[in-house]
Amino acid sequence: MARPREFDMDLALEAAMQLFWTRGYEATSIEQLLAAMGIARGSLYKAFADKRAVYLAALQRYLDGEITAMERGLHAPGPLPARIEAALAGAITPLDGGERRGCLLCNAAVEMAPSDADVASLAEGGMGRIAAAFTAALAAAPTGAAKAAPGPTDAAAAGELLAASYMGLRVMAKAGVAPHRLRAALAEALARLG
Amino acid sequence: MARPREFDMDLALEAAMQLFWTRGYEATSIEQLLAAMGIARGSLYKAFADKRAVYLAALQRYLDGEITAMERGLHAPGPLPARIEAALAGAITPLDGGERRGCLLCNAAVEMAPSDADVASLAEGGMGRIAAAFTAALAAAPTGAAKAAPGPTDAAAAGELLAASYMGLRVMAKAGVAPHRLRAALAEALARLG
DNA sequence: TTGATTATGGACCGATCGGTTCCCAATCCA
DNA sequence: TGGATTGGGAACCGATCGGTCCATAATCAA
Repeated sequence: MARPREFDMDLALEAAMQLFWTRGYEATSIEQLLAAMGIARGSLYKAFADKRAVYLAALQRYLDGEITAMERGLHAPGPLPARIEAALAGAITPLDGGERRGCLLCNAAVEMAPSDADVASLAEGGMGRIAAAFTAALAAAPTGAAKAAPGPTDAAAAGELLAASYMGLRVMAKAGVAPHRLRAALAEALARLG
Repeated sequence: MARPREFDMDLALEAAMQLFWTRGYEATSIEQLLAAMGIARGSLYKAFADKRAVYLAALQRYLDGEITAMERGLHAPGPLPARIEAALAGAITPLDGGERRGCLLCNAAVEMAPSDADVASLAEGGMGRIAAAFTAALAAAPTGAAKAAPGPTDAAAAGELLAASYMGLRVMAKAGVAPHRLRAALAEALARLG
């Protein structure tokens, strides 16, 4: 270790993540990446092998941040329906701010997963974490209404379905589906819980 | 009209659609497009304004084909649960063939909608059609179990939720989520219908 | 203070990008 | 048959792509 890095890697990676999040992988150029990260070409290629490596690191950061936060919300104390509602609402409330970049995890799955095994692995893992978080919340619920239901409803399957609903809401939101329709779908998902 | 077009526009557009479907917009080059469509540069730019116009036409073709087929399946005679199951299964059975290109509508929503108003408009319309098809099928069901349900479950909201589940399944499938988990989510969605 | 090591920033690279131009071939109408 | 019109194909365009190189600056250990 001789000369220390001048820029804040954490800040730079955060900026890169935000940019990939809004613009996607292919549509983001190195030039834009450098401007957003506030560093020069040489520095970037000293720190990362290539553009793809920056993307991978950004995606990992997303999982560490956003997904972890979602897990925490789902595992927090309080009534189960409220926690599930809050988690699903996370898919559509960003719209209130006018942003429409969706969810970096979904974006990565759609744009990159089929052609990049590493991205696919991260995406699959992220989706698994979301489903598992829903499942754990459902299974830990004291008043398990699902257990009293007629069908062979198990928490794992319900967790997967909630995860799918979450992803679907995010994609629909990105397509520009009217917020009141998204809210209706969210309410319906909650109504079908018990 | 002087010299007639030599290539079959329908066939060429089909090829373009398949290519955009598998590779996305940005990752598809004009060169690849020409090779797939079997035409030369000049011919393409005589028939379309630019790459984006080809994409728009391909997306429109997808809506005319795939979405229409889905609507037909949903409106066909037969027991309602079976029709819903078949529609949702359309999101995950393509995996059996090893393909992982997802759904062009979802892909367009994720990759293009935020930055292209025309794509957003088409995508929003396509999602609306899917939700409406689910809603219509539910509303037309003779034995409306939903009407007997305790909650304020209305067909429109249920249709939106099914549409979201469908999109979510497609995205999860593209991310590489294990088929048995997707099937569990599908079964759960059906179990929650009645 | 010196030498080894690493970060920085910009000049530079070939490749490829989407798109244009132009000439010739083919067809229609008169 | 001949002029007008359109499609076909390839050469060509500037711009931009992701990535490399290199001279310089900054820091470390000795």
